[in-house]
Amino acid sequence: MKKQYDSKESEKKWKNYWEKNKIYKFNPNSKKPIYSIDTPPPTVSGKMHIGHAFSYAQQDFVVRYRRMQGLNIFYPFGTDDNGLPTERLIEKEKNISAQKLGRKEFIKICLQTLEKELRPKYIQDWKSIAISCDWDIFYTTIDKHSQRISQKSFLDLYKQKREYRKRTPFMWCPECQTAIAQVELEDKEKDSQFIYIKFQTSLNKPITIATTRPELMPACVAIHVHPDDKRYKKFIGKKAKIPFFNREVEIYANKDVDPDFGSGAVYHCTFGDMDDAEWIEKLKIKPIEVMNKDGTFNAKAGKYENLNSKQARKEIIQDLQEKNLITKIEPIHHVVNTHERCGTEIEILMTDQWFIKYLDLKKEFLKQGSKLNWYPKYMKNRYDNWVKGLKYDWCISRQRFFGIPFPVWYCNNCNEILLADEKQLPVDPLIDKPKPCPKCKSKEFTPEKDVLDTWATSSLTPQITASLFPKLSKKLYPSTLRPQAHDIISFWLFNTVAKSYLHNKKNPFKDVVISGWALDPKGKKMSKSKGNIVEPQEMIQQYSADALRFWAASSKLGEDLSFQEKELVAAKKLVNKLWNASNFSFSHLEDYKTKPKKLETIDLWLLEKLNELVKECTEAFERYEYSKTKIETENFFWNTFCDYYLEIIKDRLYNPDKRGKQQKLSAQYTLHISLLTILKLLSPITPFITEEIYQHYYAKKEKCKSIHISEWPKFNKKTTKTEIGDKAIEIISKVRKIKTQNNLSLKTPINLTLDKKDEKLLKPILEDLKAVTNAEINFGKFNIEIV
RNA sequence: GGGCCUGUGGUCUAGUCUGGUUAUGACGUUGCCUUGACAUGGCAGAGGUCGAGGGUUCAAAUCCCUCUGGGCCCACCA
Repeated sequence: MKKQYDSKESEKKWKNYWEKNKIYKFNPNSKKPIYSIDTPPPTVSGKMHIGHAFSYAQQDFVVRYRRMQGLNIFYPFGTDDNGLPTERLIEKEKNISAQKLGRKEFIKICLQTLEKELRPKYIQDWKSIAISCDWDIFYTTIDKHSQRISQKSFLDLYKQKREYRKRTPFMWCPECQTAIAQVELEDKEKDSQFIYIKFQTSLNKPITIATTRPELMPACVAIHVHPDDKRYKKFIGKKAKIPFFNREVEIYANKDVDPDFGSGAVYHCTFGDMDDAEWIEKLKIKPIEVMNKDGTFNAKAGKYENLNSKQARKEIIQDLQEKNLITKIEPIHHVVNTHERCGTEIEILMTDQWFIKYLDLKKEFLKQGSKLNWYPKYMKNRYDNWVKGLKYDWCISRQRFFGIPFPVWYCNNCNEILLADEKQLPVDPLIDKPKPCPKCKSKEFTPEKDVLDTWATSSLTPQITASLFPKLSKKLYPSTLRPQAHDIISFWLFNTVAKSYLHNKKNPFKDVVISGWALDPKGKKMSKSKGNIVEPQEMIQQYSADALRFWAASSKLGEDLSFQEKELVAAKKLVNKLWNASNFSFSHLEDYKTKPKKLETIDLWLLEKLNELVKECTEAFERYEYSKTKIETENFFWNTFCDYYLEIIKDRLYNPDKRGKQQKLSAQYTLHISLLTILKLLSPITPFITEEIYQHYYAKKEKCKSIHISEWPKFNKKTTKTEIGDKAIEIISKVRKIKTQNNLSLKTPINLTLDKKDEKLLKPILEDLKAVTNAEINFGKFNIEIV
């Protein structure tokens, strides 16, 4: 072994070795029980960020443990690279506009850029932190296979009458120019103005409304007041005149109105929010649609045509002020709904969209959620919370280019919805053709241009991966494990459970392991704008991938972890310590062959401690609590093993003539076993250094190609308490203290008097004690005398 | 407004579910030790009202209640 461990060289070497020797290969023919992982497909975004490194490392810990338990691991890898996020990334990277380029050309560029530039580079980052996927089982959410599964899902749900297309007011992002779903909303606090506006009425008395969106005046269709509001009772049923627009609207009684908010009178526009849409439907009012898809106003807005909301608001306030129609302007701090991808305030537009009907299934979804094994348990609350708060059916159509197309055409003659044949999939309705209309036999049709919401596909990952092995699909689906971070419980987890229920009436996975977030050193969220981003690639350069993983292992399951560079420093030191301790051990194990007839007392004690450690680590891993394994093993290795045990056995190892050959053999045996065990316990967390050391010595002995497919240490369920080692440590510690207090080297010889009452207990380890403390030992009253 | 998590020496943290001798470890800090794996080391020291208050108990960091700081998710009045 080299004197120094070179992590860069070593990590590269073993990464290649694992790939070449297919260490992580899934074996479809094996009879071993399968452990399958529904790996999160990361959204292709240029570079892996520290949050990825954090959560993928954590799932890899538990997978590596299961692999060593002898399970047949099905650990695929996918990338999520269709839909809005990818479009936005490629528009930015290539400095192009999807709208300007047109669909065909844009899709071509997306596919090419993904294939040749983004994806291959991106995946390397995951390989560099030793994610032990079977990289041969690879999918992307835009590939033909995923398209087929996703379109098949659409057809199935349509046939179940779970999908419908409807022209309806729905949430719309004017920046991305597409409809979005409830889950894509993000709250943003904003300072704005609350404008009080006077409306003339048929009562010849004015009524004052309050609004944050005066620019929607041209779309005002009604005014609402509470039926019991004394101020306004008289107005009910009367008409109000809209300033600038020669129109009158009715004043309605509406129990939804809060008399204490604003002026107590609401002006009702098309559409300020989703409630406006509800009122319109309820009262059968004719909407006035004033907004274009890009968020600007159309001709119905009169002089405000072509302006966007912000510009129109400024102008209309000015105009109203000139006419003296504004009675008050209040500053207001309120919450607006924005699109989580771009931060743009959403609008409500009347458009044709596809929906999955599922609000009627809330109860069933809650039941499905409670059937999952949640780690940690409390994360289920977030799921329940989300399901209970669902208000709208799932809008799955997006008015974008790069995504999975709907397998749908519309008959030009009779408007019938024409579905693709399942055998035809995947189809692109813009290129492929349907069979003649079954109703009217027409061959004229219009293709659906919209694409599916990216979550409509990524919610099928268990089915996508399981169907790659058709013969095994029943064993692979449901998956054993769904690992993911808590921020996408409402997105990915819920959608997957929902789809799996809709299709198969069962859960898509059994265990759910939720990881937290990587935060900056102060515990704040990392973001580019704050400039507190930590680049995992740089940390790997500086400290090694093992060190980065070691840091990731310090988080308790489900909890956020602030990034601490000192953890990486500590990890690097641990790696170094492992190297040196192994170096020392192997130099004394060259002539080691078999177990001795009898083990020394202190060796028995260490092995018992080791047994306890294995028990604890195994039980912790069974509960997915990798951090406990990390802490316990690190402490045992550094403290018990290195600081005490190695010092105790040195004399036996170096001086067999004096101490006896059997005594040396006992130490060798214990050393052999305990180091191997430590390496194995740590191997899921730091796979590179443990492999490097294993290959130096143990691989041949165990006739195993890699520590990562070697057997996880077994333990005796019965642990027997032996106090002898703890007593030894106590004595050694006292001796060291005296020597240190006297500024002496620990080698300094002493006369040690031990308590008479301990004589019987300590007799078996007397020689070891003598050697490690460099003492002459007597019994009497405890005393340390420097010679 | 609803739900959930969280507050331990200067910093990060174990322990909390299953209450029990001087509260774990790391970083930092102080002093010493160049000892035959390792100075990226070893040994020892200083440093803690376990967020605050109340309760249960022989006994509380741990269980219960109230308050308070931090965080996350959800809802929201135009």
